[in-house]
This record gives sequence, C-alpha cells and structure tokens, in this order.
Amino acid sequence: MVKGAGVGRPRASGAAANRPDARQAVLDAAGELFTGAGYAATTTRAIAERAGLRQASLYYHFPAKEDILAALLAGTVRPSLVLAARLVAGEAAVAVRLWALAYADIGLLGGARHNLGALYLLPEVGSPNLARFRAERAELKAAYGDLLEAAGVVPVAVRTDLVFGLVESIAVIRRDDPELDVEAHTREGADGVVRLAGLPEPTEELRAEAHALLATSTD
Amino acid sequence: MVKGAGVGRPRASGAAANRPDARQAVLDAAGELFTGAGYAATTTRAIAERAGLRQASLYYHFPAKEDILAALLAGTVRPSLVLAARLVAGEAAVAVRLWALAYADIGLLGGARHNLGALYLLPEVGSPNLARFRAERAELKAAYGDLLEAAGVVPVAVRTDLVFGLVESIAVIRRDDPELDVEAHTREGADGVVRLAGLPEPTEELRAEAHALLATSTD
DNA sequence: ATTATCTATAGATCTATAGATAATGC
DNA sequence: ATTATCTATAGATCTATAGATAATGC
Repeated sequence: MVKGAGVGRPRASGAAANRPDARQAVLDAAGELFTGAGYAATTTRAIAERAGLRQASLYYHFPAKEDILAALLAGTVRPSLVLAARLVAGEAAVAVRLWALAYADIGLLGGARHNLGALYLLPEVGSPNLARFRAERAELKAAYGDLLEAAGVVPVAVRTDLVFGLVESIAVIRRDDPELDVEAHTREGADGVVRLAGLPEPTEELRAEAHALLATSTD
Repeated sequence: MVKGAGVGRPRASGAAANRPDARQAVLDAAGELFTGAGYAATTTRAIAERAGLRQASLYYHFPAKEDILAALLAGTVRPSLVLAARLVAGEAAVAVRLWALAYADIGLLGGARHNLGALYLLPEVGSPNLARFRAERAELKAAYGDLLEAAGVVPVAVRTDLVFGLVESIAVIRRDDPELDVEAHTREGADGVVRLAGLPEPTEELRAEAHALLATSTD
C-alpha cells in the first residue's frame, strides 16, 4: 500500500481512477502508438490521452518525447542481450546455443505487447540521442557473430548480417499479420537461423537441449 | 529538345538552372529524405528545397504529400513483381527460379538509390491510401510462396514468411551499413534463401542457370 | 514540504490552397 | 492560351515551459 494511493494532484480524467505507476502507463501507450503509427506521427497529446493524463504531465516523467522512445528501446533489447552474453560464454554445442538464442530472441520480439520489435524499424533510431540503443543492438548482433564464428561458418560477416536480419524480420511479419501463430513461427525461425547459417538441419534432440539451456535462467 | 527548355515561370532558385523533369527531382529528393528521416519527419519544404523549387510548387506535380510516397513505393515493387510473374510461370528447375528471383529482388533493393527498400519499413505504409502498394507487395510475396510450394517445401506458409523476411532484410542491413558490399550480399542472400527454404545447397551450376534466366529479360 | 498533476500558452512549425506571374506556343 | 512556377497565408497543429493547484506526509 502507500504507493499509488494518491500523492499529488488527482488526474483530471475519470477521477482519481487509475494511479498505479503513471510512468508505465505512458510507456505502454507510447509502445502501442509508436509501433502502429510511428514516432513522428504520434503526438505527445495522443500518448497522454491514452495513458489517462494531460499532455504536459508527460514531462514530469520524461524530459522529452525522445526519452520515451529510448526507454522502450532499452527495455526490448536488454533481455536478449543478457541472454546472449550467457550463451556466448556457454559450454553446450554451438548449434544448440545458436538455436537457443534465436528461439528466445524471436520469442521475445514476437511475444512482446504491441510488436515492440517494430520500433527497431523506425528511422528515428538513427538519432544521436539513441546511440545507447544502437550500441546494445550492435552488441547483440556481435553475439550472433561470435556463435557463427565458433561454428566455423564462412563468410562469417555476411552470414551474421543475414541471420540477424532473419531474426528481426519477425517484426515485419507480425506487422503484416497480427494474428500470427507466434510459437510456430518462433520454432521455425530458430530452425531457419541454423539452416541459413549453413549448419546441419536441427534435430529434435538439439531443440530439447536448447530448451533445457533456456530453462536454467538464473546463474 | 523542346521538353525542359523552359515553359512556365522560371524557378526562384539559382535561376533557370535545372529544369529537366521537376517531378523526377521531387521523387529523388523525397526518396533520400523519406528513407533517411522517415515520412512524417520529412517536411514538404525540405523536399522542395532539395529538389530546387518552392514548397507550394510540389502541389503542381502531386496532389498531396502521401502521393509522393505512393509513387516511390510503386516504383520499387513493380519491377520485382514483373520478374516474379515471369519466373513463376517459367520452365526452369524451381530452385533455379527461386534463386533467380531472390537474387534479382535483393539486387534491386540493394542497388537502388537511397535505400528505397527502407520505405517498406515505414509505419505509413499502413495508410489506406497506400493499399495499392500493399497489394502489390503481397502479390510478390505470393510469388515466393508459389515457388516454395512447387518445390515441395513444408510448412509452406511459415517458410514463405521467413524467406520474404530475409529478402527484405537487405533494407535494414543496408541502413546499418551504408558501405555494404551489395554484390556479395546479394549472392549470399540468394544462396541463403534457398538454404533457408530447406532445399539443397546451391551449386555453381544452379547460379549460372539462374543468371542465364535473368539475362533473357524481354519476352 | 513534497509530489504529481493541472491549466494556459509561447513560439515554431507544417500542409495545402488562392491567386499572381513569367515563361513559351499559337 | 497554356504551363509551371511563384508569393502569401489560413488554419491547424505540436512540443515544451511557466506557474498554479490539490493531494499526502511530517
């Protein structure tokens, strides 16, 4: 208790309706609007309206509109990055680790609320203020590169581009077809990554090993 | 002669400088700006300035800003669509035709001025006014689906999604790395499409056949 | 006193239209 | 007369800041 009970002036909308974490409500609203209409076409007024507060109140939580986008981007790339670091340093067979990374990564992008992976496609990610996100995404791509290198894939640079492109293509596919069967796509996508890399066709045993690897989340 | 000589009031910029086809100059300017900064973030003023005329003069050539985007989109998808129709109806081995389509398609996207493939990523392609483009792009995707079906690939729907996603990923890759070696990427990308589909690794002979197929452009 | 919101607005655009104008063509 | 441009501007925003206000906490 205490938190969210009602410090600060009440909202104009509804009443003292929904207080629990305005910041999160803003991120949620922005996630839906940015992925649907894009960054520049989404007004701060529209974000605020959907989050249940007034336009100017956004600025209590974020210094500028672009910081809302930055927060969303950080939230989507970091979980994959943490996993990637663990897998690159792992001991399992390299094809197993590659499959596991692709499976988890596609699953996170495909399962996120509001197709957040589509944020990567926005031209605004080139903004100087979003260099942090770009660096983290580059790190994630480098992890794929490390795994391909360890697997002896050549030419490693071009195939890393292709593999990473395939993983992220889930965002475009999902945008084209919001009813997508994400689980089926995720599994086929991970198989596809291994196949595209030029490694032997994944076996059921490989997939089982990868799932076991992913199940051991902590430490 | 005659055309471009100087009918109409002279431009304010420079002088009677560059007349040849203002419409094309506008498309060129918009292509660069839309792919770089996005649609909503690009002002009609910026487009006009780069094209060498005044903001209001755009409206002599296009009824609205969105029609400029529509024209650019149509120009990028149609050449691939024409080729796809020919290849789907073709007689060569299906893996050869698939490789040829992917090679040509990636090459067109990769070689276009200003990374026009990045236009496909803009959230504005969802606009009702751009339904025509979306239909043509869906037709192109269906052509990939037809080839995969003919090759006996299963599950055909999911793999079509993946293959088409891989082809279009060239736009993201090129955006990340403008110095990309397009020819190398195109060839590896076409190989990757065949591999990703689950068909046998392309041979040098297959590639030669595909190139021969593409060389016979007309009729 | 602190927190989280609100109202009001400054200042800067942005798209599209209205109507004038400076060429060529007949 | 026709064409392709121009200047000027209406009307509608949009982001961010200034300063007030209505809660709780001490």
